[in-house]
Amino acid sequence: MKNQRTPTLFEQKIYDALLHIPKGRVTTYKLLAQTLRCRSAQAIGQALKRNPFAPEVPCHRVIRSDHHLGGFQGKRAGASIREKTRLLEQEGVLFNPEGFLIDPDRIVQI
DNA sequence: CGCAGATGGCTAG
DNA sequence: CTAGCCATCTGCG
Repeated sequence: MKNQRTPTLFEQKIYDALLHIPKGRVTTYKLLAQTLRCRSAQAIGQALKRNPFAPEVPCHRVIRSDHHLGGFQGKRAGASIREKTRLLEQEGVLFNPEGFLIDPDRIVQI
């Protein structure tokens, strides 16, 4: 593990935004992208997948704009997603058995 | 409802 | 410098 490279400006913004998310609140990739002044949510997901700051950065508070969970720990399905939902439930954000957000009001923009 | 294309930045060679 | 990648998004059939 010698990939301790220098975090890019975008990554720092992403992590900073996540830390700005209050407890019990979630954000979407696209929304986060707009906050970062970026038009690609893909870049956001990539940075989170790399997440050199995990688990210092609550990347589990980021979901898709379709109210879907999205992915976690580099996977779009599996036990990782279950854990992600579990963490959000503990914060007050409930999801459907299929992985869909029940309370869209929990989504806030940074 | 399902698929393909677009889109912007990151990593690796 | 070039090419491929991404936990996405949007549009079209």
